Amino acid sequence: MTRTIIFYGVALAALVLVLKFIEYRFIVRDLSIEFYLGAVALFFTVLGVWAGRKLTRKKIVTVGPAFVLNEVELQRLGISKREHEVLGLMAEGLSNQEIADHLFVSLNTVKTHTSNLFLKLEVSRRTQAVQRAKQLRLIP
Amino acid sequence: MTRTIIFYGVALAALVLVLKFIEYRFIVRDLSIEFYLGAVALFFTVLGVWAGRKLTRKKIVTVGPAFVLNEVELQRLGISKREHEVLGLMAEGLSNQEIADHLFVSLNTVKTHTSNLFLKLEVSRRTQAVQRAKQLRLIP
DNA sequence: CGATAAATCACCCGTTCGGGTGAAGGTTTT
DNA sequence: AAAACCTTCACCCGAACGGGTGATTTATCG
Repeated sequence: MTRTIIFYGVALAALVLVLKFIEYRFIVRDLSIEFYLGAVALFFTVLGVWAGRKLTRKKIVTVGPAFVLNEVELQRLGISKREHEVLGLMAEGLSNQEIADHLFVSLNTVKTHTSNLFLKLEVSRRTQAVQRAKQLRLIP
Repeated sequence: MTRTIIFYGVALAALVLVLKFIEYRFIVRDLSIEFYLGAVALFFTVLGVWAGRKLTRKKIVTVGPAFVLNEVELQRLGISKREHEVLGLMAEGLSNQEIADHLFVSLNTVKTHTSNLFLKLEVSRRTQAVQRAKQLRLIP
């Protein structure tokens, strides 16, 4: 962004120089003021479009992939820390057994957590749970 | 977009009119050509930024959340049309039985499709398949 | 300190999933 | 026409999943 601004400034300065240059030489007398203005208008329109795109693109990019956990929703649904952890691993495509190994707990424990999650998320399948969790921004 | 262009044209015409108006009146003689050009440059820069944003926002919006199917990858993995369809429904969190009902085929058929999908996507669970498909932009 | 919530584990039961094989009918390509 | 591919369906079996109940041990909060 800084570079864009700098470039824009340089372009402006260059234009002023060019104008000054041609103004005190030969061309200026032969051309009408309208032509002059038209050229400047066109140039700055293009420059404006370009600058505008440069300046707004990055905003959009960072707004896109950024993930902020929706703790409000998390609390509203009464999802505990551990359950949220299980939810995350579930979203990675891990099986209950794999989640159990990951968390150093038994398969039954994971099953309990998943069951509770399904209740709280009001779904009946893990794929739906993942889908819903993403939609509620409980997971990236 | 069309409206933007029209508005832009109108703005241009209006500016020309204003210029013409002030040119043949009182102000023009008192102001330097540089001031004139500066004002025009500023105006058209702003106009350019605005127009650029208007014209590109839709593109960006559609480029961001909009989904373009990665047909190259789809073909590379040899995923058929029907399989891709099943993949989509799978990503919605539907069970095999539900997919079968959706497509008016038997559960076994769906199972065959999912099995082939798992082979082609090199995964072993449907959650992983969905994850991978999203990452490869085979589904939204 | 007692109540409450969280985390842990277990068992049962029925359903769903995944993996493998086979096969029939249709379309496309060669 | 033959080969290749897609789609469809079937059956089997073991693993994973979902649903329910019950119990113990830690926090944590009032």
